[in-house]
Amino acid sequence: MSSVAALEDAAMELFLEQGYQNTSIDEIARRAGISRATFFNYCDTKSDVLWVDVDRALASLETLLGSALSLREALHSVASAQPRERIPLVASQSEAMGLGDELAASAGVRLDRLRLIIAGSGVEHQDVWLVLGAIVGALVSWARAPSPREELVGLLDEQLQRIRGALGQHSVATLF
Amino acid sequence: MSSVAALEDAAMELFLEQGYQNTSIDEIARRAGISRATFFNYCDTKSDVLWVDVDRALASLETLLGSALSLREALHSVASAQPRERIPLVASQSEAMGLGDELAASAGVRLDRLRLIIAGSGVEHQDVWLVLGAIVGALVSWARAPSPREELVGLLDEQLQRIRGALGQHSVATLF
DNA sequence: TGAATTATTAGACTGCGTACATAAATTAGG
DNA sequence: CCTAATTTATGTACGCAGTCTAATAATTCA
Repeated sequence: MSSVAALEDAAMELFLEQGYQNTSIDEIARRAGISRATFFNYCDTKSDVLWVDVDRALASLETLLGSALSLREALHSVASAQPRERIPLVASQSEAMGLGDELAASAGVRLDRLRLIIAGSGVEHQDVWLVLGAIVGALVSWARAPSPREELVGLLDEQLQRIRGALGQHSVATLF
Repeated sequence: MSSVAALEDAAMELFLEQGYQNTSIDEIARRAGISRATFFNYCDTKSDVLWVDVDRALASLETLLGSALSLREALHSVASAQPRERIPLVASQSEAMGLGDELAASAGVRLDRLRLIIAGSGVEHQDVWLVLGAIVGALVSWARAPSPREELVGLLDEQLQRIRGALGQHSVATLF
């Protein structure tokens, strides 16, 4: 098992047992069998351990868009790679971890990263926040849905179709 | 001058002079003529000092919605109260302060607060992120526009009109 | 004026995140 | 197989954010 996965498991266990605030990086590292210093070789901050999967997906998106794919194609590719049955625990167990404002704060970093991705993909300036809202809305409703979930790709398309009429032609060209 | 305004001024000066990361709460408090301990009587966190005006507006929104106004009325009221010529410095000077991820993180907290407001105002579940995107898009484009700005209310109405067709009837009822 | 309430302050403490130096482990080449 | 180079893991010290508690000043009010 890769060390970052071991960190995720150890952290999630502790967060669910004791809460996020009451769990120190020391404890996470100890349970994962590494030192505190090594923790920071895998995660820059304590909250990063919640978002490993999401950050990986965002990195994929950036890579795909860097190789001249359209936003639609890149989204489709990354969305298809997400398993329907196992979603990031931050999406399903966030209340149980007692995250408080750390959830919204660390989510904000990922939201901004996605915003930059959208803005750099050909979506028009005045459409970026709308597209962001549609995509995140789809992601959230997908993550919150009970298993068995439908395919994420379908939900994404559905949400984006709803705002198609509100978008400029360049935006439509990259998204449809 | 209220002490929180003095804190804002002192903090903004220092952030612009030295950057956000290189400015300690001690320095902010000292320049504002208070002690570090007192700083925390006015702001819970260092980044809160960036968002005093925004948090005040959000609190107004919550108050107005608590007194049975529709979301449209509450938004209109709060938006009309924002001066066109003076916007929160976090919106216009964020790059110069070297905020880094702290901007997205602290913005995420406010975004989530606004999301909760929208969700509690009668907007349908599946429309919340879309409405949030439209509203934030309007706010951002308003804040980024050069002076003299048009009225925020107009921009808000304009952005919301664009997604009207995508919303359910309950959402439309609270927003139009 | 004196009491009660509130605002301010000092100081100690936990823990995050950084910096830097050191040591172990892995890989590569001869 | 051994050594050198590189990567990965670790120890330690530090600055600073945010919390807590207790004590002091300032303000309000009877």
